[in-house]
Amino acid sequence: MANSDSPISLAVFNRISLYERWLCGMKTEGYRTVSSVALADALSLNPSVVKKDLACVIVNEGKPKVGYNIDELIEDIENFLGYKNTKDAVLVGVGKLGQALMGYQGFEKYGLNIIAGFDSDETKVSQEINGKKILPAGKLESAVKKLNINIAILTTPQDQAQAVTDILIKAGIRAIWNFTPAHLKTPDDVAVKNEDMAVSLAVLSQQLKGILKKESE
Amino acid sequence: MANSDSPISLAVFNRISLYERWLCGMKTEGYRTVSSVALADALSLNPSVVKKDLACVIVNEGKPKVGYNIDELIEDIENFLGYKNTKDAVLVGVGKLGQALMGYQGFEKYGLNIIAGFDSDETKVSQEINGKKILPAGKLESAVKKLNINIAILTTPQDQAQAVTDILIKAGIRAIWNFTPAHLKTPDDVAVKNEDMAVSLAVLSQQLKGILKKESE
DNA sequence: TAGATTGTTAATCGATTAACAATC
DNA sequence: TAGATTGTTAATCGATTAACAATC
Repeated sequence: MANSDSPISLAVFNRISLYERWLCGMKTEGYRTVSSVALADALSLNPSVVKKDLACVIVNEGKPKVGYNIDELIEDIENFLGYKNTKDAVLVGVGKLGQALMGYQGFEKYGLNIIAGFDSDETKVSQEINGKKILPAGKLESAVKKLNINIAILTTPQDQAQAVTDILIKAGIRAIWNFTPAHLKTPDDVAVKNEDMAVSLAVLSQQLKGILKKESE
Repeated sequence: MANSDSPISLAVFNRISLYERWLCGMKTEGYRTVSSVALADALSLNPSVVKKDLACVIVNEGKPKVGYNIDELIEDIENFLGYKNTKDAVLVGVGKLGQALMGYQGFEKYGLNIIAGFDSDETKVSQEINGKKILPAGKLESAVKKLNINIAILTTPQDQAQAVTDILIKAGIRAIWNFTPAHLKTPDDVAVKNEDMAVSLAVLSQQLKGILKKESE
């Protein structure tokens, strides 16, 4: 029985994302069902953890002897991960990274719709990237308010990150995807996800040196 | 006493990265020492966990009543995280994201030196970004071998990711920083760090909805 | 039917937290 | 000296793993 209400840990969440990927791969290879053992083997996990994780997300239960229906499982997981309900977002700071993210088609699959980019550089304003307009930074606050945007992607230089964050919070933003190295000060009810290149890089080089325990990912 | 040898968990590692950031901030504000309680308060952690984490990295011990010397602590942490020893890397796939990463000055601070980009698009070849050459994809294997490169940054389209990975492995690469959505098949002795936009995005939107447990980060 | 696999409960393991002696 | 803070040991908590009855 899926207890879909209680909050889950990040570890569970990350594993569920892994399952989705692998299941999509299996689907394209023509498989129709999968067992917890097969899933666990493929991703070097314990079958028990797989069964417990799946119990958090499934509406369509698995069948003893048969396993889980791959189509239904992908459906349930993607619903759970929120790929289905589209979310509007603004992007602030249209440098190289900002441009790359605005041009990334893949976000639509995951339900993210960047409605516009904002930049303080006048020469960039009114250009378009991937069919999305670049607007002057001065219009950020009113646009977020008027369109009731919940999510902001932050790709400004580090020294402007906090100032922009303060504007976003005043405008009522609920979640910030932070690609700058700045440590943002935000109220508790604003979610922040730090996309920290430096930390990721450090993780990689420590794995290389064997200082970090082997994790399943 | 720092037992600097035994492998640490990813959770510890991430927290230590957080400390480094916050300590650098405190340093610029003119502080000289810090206590585990102050550090814990600022990052919403338990003082015990801070003390234990720091025990993994410190050479210069803290002083009772005084706390830790900020300069020494930053020094020890950065050594531990590997910011000091420079690592050469190649970048494969010079699209928008690849260009953004090649142009990102910040990597040098963390000891990553991208020596060149590689791309199969002839029109891009021999251009320069941030003083770094773009070379033809055909030269990737020999360059990695000849220069004895350990780290590769993968920013190709998804459908080329595995093919490039196979070449990199053949060339003797030790670590891959994967920015594509592909799930790479690699031998056990090759470290892979997935920089997964889709997962990060999903984490953010679930935090927004309160499905995810609050974590300290 | 017999055996594989599910969902779930109980046992184990590791990480977090609390407590405390040592000490500046 | 007295009190704050360290480093470390013991207690608690949560997550992972193992075991097993239910069942297709």
